[in-house]
Amino acid sequence: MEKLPTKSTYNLPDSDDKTLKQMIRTMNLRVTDQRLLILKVLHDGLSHVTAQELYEMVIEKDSEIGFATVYRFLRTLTEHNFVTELRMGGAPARYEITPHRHHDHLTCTQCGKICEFENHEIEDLQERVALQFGFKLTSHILELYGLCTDCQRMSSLEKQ
Amino acid sequence: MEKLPTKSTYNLPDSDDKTLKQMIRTMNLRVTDQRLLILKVLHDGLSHVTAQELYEMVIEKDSEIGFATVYRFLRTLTEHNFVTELRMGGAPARYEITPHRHHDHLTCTQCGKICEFENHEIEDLQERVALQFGFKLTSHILELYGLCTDCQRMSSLEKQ
DNA sequence: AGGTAATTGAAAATGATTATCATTTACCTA
DNA sequence: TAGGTAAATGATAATCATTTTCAATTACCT
Repeated sequence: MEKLPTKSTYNLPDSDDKTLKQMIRTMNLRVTDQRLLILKVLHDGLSHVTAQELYEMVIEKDSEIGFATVYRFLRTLTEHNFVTELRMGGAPARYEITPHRHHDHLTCTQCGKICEFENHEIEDLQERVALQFGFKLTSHILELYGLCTDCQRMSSLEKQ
Repeated sequence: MEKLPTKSTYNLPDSDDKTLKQMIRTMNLRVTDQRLLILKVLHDGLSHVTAQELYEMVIEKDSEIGFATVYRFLRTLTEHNFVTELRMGGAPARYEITPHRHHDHLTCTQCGKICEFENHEIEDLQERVALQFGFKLTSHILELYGLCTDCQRMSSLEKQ
């Protein structure tokens, strides 16, 4: 299954230089060309990229940047919750700018298409389950897997 | 955070030799001492083990078994759904014998304690979400993270 | 402008998992 | 029930994502 970065349908924070610099400063980090570029590419390019893919996108704009810098910064961004890390099975992590509204993912196991959704009822039920065990919920992972419309059609054709 | 294997509260399939041999045959595999031992340890030992931990448990009974065999067999078991693989972040995969009843996990991010739960309302809502996107749901990952009662108490003490 | 601690990039290290391959073994058949 | 054969094993090497190291460079505070 080939997984591809997809476009996020959720609103993202602004990506003008001033905002990006602010983001970096908020994390108590120095503003560097590398960090600005990585953020810019993350914002303007497709979402759900792997560190490798992001590195390759960045390289096209400035071939001097090392991948250690990309990995390092992605980790820092994730720790500060500016970026959210998606993990599916043993595959390399995928990243998206943390959108203003929380959402989860529905992935096609055949073609890798990723749909985003939000469902408050599910969120509420999760809180309730945690409470039953005396837990204070801090985060969750909800990933749905299935076959998208197209791939269902294709797999039913194959069988004929 | 130190994650430890925990005891499963859900009913498992029987672990007598005849049943285990049957499981192996069902997968079109040959019955070997190694496979029987791995299954036995998986059944009778603690659940939610990593491949490494399982390997170490197996080694104690038969120091001849190589870890490639353990990894390989775990993968096959997972593919045939006799075993379920849990992934939390980038940590090594953890495995449990697939219990008769489906359940999800609630993990304490401080001490690593794992609680199991099942919630049909959440499952139903997941189906509905998938349907909205035209997907046919095949599986899902739902992992809740938070602080357990004890760790909440501890972290509130620390602050004083 | 200069000092200093943070940042960078190249390369090596790590850690989990998978592949390779020669040797051994399960199990079908005569 | 022995013997042939494909499957399984285990030691080792390979892979792949990610992290660390460290010397050289740079941001930013005086």
